[in-house]
Amino acid sequence: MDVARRTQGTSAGLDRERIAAAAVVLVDRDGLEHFGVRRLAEELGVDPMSIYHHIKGKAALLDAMSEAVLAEVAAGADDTPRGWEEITRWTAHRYREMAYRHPRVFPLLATRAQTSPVALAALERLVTAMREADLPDQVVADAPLMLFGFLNGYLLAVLSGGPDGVGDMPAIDATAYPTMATLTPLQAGFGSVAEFDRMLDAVLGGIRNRANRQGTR
Amino acid sequence: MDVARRTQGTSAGLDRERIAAAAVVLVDRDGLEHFGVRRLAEELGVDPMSIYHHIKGKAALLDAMSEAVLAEVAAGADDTPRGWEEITRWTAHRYREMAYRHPRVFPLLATRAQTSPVALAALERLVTAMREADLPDQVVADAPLMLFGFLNGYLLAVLSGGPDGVGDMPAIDATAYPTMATLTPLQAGFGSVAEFDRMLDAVLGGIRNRANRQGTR
DNA sequence: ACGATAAATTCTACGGTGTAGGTTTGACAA
DNA sequence: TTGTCAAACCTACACCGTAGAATTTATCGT
Repeated sequence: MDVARRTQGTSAGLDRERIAAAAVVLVDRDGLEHFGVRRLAEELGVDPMSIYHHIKGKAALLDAMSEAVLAEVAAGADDTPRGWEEITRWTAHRYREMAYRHPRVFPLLATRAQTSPVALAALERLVTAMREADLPDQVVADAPLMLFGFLNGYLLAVLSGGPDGVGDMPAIDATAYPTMATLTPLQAGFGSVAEFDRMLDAVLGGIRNRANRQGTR
Repeated sequence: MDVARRTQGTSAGLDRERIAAAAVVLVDRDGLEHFGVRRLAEELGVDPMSIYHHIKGKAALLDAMSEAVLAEVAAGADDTPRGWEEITRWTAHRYREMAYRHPRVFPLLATRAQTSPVALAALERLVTAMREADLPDQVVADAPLMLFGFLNGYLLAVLSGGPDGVGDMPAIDATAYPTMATLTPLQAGFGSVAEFDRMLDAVLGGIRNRANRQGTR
């Protein structure tokens, strides 16, 4: 009758990192809506309340997960490029790949304000590169919100279909929306890298133009 | 002892619309995390399970709320402009105002795929206007995802601070992130219309440029 | 070697949730 | 009058987040 259970007092080797990592695995597998402290505790072979000694509550747990996946973006970054546009492209692509790796965790990133050191460090790298390229200050100041605004919204839309990875573009009624129906062939690569690059180019172009129009600083 | 309660069988005048509207009011007041079928039922003076006769489950309830607030965007649209850029600007601003009116409902819009007739009709208007202006098909096909990608991500970021309306930009550690600290004065109007217009201009500029570069159709 | 202290884990319990399944009521057509 | 049906209610269940206390072990000054 006695199920195998840990004795009190002994360490179970829990810490913020291990817990967050396990939570990410679990959400990747079962989805955010089935995620809960109890399920996570079972996965860790531990009592639910043990988690609360390392993380204050469910909200903090979600923050820890965000931080964990966000850390993947800059992990092992030895090939970081130099120019502001290259850095931005590189960051955007790494960010996208992370989102595709954790499509069910990603909504957390887009929904919750990111103020962790990992997030801020990435932004700092970005804006210093832009500043060194003598982009006007206002353009630089706007860039992070604009870039990650687009990235979050776009990736959210592209990933919010199937349970894993990209969902198909929802089929459209050709008689009710004729113009949109005409365009569907051109949206074939919904969620593809090509599509992503096209839109990223447009956003970067928008930034570049504003910079040129306003002169240098 | 007997609290005032409805007798079974009599109509309570419930329907999808009334329920959704009440739900929006309730979320606007108390926030998404305190929202629940029971609270909603109490607000409506009705048994929780009554709601399920009109709406299949909580997920469908959230969809109904999204639809309700989305409908506000095009409501009473007698001043809709003509050119594609004007239509796009107009739509973006109306969308923004809706988001500020319902900051706690808005995350639903950004998170859940929008396939309701209201959403599709708005997109149809947008793409037909672009097509009539002879923008290249690929550009037109990309525009909705790009525009609403940006709008959703940006508004999500700007609204995810305080419980109502715009939250302040989180303060930054000047010694750890010197460049970002330098720029904070320029981010004073965080969430302002001016800021929104700057970024919207950049996105539209990106689209316009792609169109010019690729010629007409 | 020993007792005090602190830390990590577990146990118990409470109020809340979404919703499946069954029951009651009234309206209306035949 | 009777039969049918939709709308609303009632009951019950499994699950959730977490407050608070109990329990065990490790650590450290003496």
